[in-house]
Formats: sequence, C-alpha cells, structure tokens
Amino acid sequence: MLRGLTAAATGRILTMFDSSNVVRTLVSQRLAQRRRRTRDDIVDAAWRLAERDGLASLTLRDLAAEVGMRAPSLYSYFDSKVAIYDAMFAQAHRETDAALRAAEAEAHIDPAADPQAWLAFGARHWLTRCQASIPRYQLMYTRVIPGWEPSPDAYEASVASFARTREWLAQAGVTDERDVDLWTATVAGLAAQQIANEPTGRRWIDLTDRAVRMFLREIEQKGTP
Amino acid sequence: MLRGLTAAATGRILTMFDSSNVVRTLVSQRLAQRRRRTRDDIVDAAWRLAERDGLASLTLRDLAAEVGMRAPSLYSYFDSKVAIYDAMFAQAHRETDAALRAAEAEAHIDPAADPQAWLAFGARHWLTRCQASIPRYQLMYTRVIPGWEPSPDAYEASVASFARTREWLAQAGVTDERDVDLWTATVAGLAAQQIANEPTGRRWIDLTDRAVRMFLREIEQKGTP
DNA sequence: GTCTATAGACGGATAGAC
DNA sequence: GTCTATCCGTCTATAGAC
Repeated sequence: MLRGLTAAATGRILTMFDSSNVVRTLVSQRLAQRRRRTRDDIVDAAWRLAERDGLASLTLRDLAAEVGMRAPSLYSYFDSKVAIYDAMFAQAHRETDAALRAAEAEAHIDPAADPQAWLAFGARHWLTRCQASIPRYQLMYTRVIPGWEPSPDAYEASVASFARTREWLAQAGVTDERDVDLWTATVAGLAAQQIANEPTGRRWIDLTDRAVRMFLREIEQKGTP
Repeated sequence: MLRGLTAAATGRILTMFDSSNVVRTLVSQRLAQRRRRTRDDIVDAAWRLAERDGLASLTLRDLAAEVGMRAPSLYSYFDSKVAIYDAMFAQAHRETDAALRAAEAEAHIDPAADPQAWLAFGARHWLTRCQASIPRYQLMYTRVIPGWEPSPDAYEASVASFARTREWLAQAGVTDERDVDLWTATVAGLAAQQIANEPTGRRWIDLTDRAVRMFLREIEQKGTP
C-alpha cells in the first residue's frame, strides 16, 4: 500500500494507473528482477558448493539446501541441472572479462610503451584468478563435465570474452592469428602445470615474466631461426 | 594330466615333484600369471570404455560386461573402483614412457647436435599421444576424478616417467630446474589448448616447432632482457 | 573365482497439493 | 513458487551359494 494514503485513495490511484497498465508493468518488472536475483543466488551457491566438493559432485539437493530451498523448487529457475552449469559458465566468463578490464584500468600501464609489463600484468592476473577457483578454471577452459557443452547462449559469453582478449593483445601489438594461439598456449600451460602439480603454490605462476619475455622475443624474431 | 602317460604314471611323477614342491610352485606361478593377464585385460577394457563414455562415466557393470563378467567378479582382481583408476594411471605412465623412448630410438636424432629437432620430435610425439586418448591425458595430467589421487605405488610410476623426461631434456642440454618447468608448461599449454578447443585438429600441435624454438632461445639468452 | 541377489545410498526429475 | 511424496534410475559394494 502507498504510504500516507487511505485505502480508498490508494485504490483510486492504483485503478487510475492500472487502467493505463502502469501498475501491471511495474509489478511484473519487480517480479522479473526478483527472479533474476534468485537465479543469481543459485548460481553463486553452486560455485560455493563446487569449490567445496568439486564441480562434478554438485547435486540439486545440496544446491537447494544451500539457498534454503528443496530440490524441486530449483526447476522454477532452471530447466535442468545442465542449465545450471550453463549459467555458471556464462557468469564466469562475464565476470572474468570484467575483472581483467577493471584491473588493467587501475594498473595504468601503457601497452604500446611497455608491452612486456602489459602482457605480464594481464597474464598474472588471469593466472591468479584461475588458481583462486580451480572449479571455475575447469568449467571455463577444460572439459570436465562428461557430455556437457555450453549452450549457444553461454558459448556467446565466452566468445565475447575472448574477443576482448584479442583486442587487449592487439594493444600490445599482437595481432597475428598464430601469435595469439601461441600466447594462449603459453599462458594456459602455466595454469595447467600450476594447478595440476601444485594447486596452492606459485612455482609456475612465478615464471610469468620469463614466459612473456620468451613470447615477445619469438614474435619479434619470427623470421629468423 | 601329462600327455602320453597313464593316470598311474602321471600320479607317480606328480607325487615325486610334489614332494619337492616343484609342482605347487609351477602351478602357483601359472595362476599368478593368469591373474595378472586378467587384470591387464580389465585395465585395457576400462580404457576402451573411458574412450567411449568418458573417464568419469566408467561403471563397474559396464566394465565387467566388457570383459565378459559380472560386476562383483571384478572385486576378485581389484579392491575397489579407485584401485582400477589407480592401475590405469600407473599403466598409462609406464606405457607413455616406453613409447617415447622407443620412438626416439628409431628417430636417430643426435640431441647434442640438434637439440631443436630432438625436443620438437619428443614434444610432437607426446602431444600426438595426448590427443590420441583424451581420457588418458586427463587421468595422467589433470585432476578429473573428484577426490581421487594416485596411490603411492601408482604415483611412483609417474615419478619414474618424469625422471626419464628430465634425463631426456638433459641430453639436449636442459638441466636447470626452472628451465624444465618452463619446458613442461610450454608443451602442456599446447596440449591443453588443442584438446580444449579443437580436440581433433592440429592448430596448436602445429605450433610445436615455433614453441621449441621460442623455448631454446629463451634458455640461451636467459640473462639478457 | 564367478555367479545371483540385494543391500544401501544417492541421483535427476515429475506429480500434484497448497 | 514452493512444498511433500515419489518415481525410476543409477551406482558401489557385500553376502552367500556353487
């Protein structure tokens, strides 16, 4: 009820608006927003559980409990379990993209003047983030869930994020398709080794500067043997 | 029964040997060998199923059917399901090690004279092998099975195999601990990207020569910026 | 060693009341 | 939208006959 009005006055106002569909619209916007928030809560809870038990051990019962629901209620928000993996995948790509851009804006590095610093900063940021959540790393960049592939919609998020990585590399002068592939392999290799052999250490992450220097030297001297 | 002898004669001979425990020993050796072969058959069947359905989808029922048994019979050969993963892990490391050594012996490359060719050959061999069996790659080098870690015994197989990789690198003049880490990351990165993005293609594997050149240049010019 | 039978648990998903 | 109840399938592992 609207504050400071009698019920009758409130009724007249609502009717007035209602006749022009304003109330209906406002209410449905509120509901849609609430729904979106609950979906986000569920996805966040799913990440907490994946962190705790592993990505493949996620169950709808546990997930529902984590958000104070029962398992069947999740079907009001997601069509199936894989739809939840899908939402996790898309959200992770969007957030990783945003986090990298935010960090770079704060770092104040001129990519043209110091590509080494630019690339090393980005690589270290990405690697640290991979290590901070191994389930996230697995879902985004490996194929852990048997049979699952991102839906077209979720896949689009990863494509968009990767397009930004390419722009980001271009600022450091890396534009050639094959050079981009070599870059992704180099950085992915550090992540893979760090996570597989020493999930909580820094042994491979600490090789970032060397790896970046190695990479830049290679793309400068591409022709020479 | 021994061929060409009467039952009585056979009995006398067996008794003669038996009194010196020879028969008992021979029989138990045969049984042990048979047991070992069945174990190997089970592990081979497990790999076939992992290839078909994914590593995590392996079930004892399917596995037993694949070797013409029922699920409970597998417990005569392995204590549990994870013991089977363990045997797969150990076998994969032993075979990968042996395959690499065999291939190099045939390639007739002098590591001291041409480290580039030596390293590129080994890398390409390893990468091709990773791609040939993605479940094998996952079990050996990533952490796919939630909660599972190789037993000390299985782990030893991977340590032995890696020790050989180090000797192999040393032949090309790569001995520094950090250089070895950089090498494993570089090659692992090609595998990770190839398998994640293009499981049946050659886009990253075809970067092997560039990656090796890049790596060798880096370890030669370590000091210089 | 292999089998049948089954324990015992857990999973995703659905039906239908409220 | 949320719930209870439940279906129906899955799995690993064990008991005990043969």
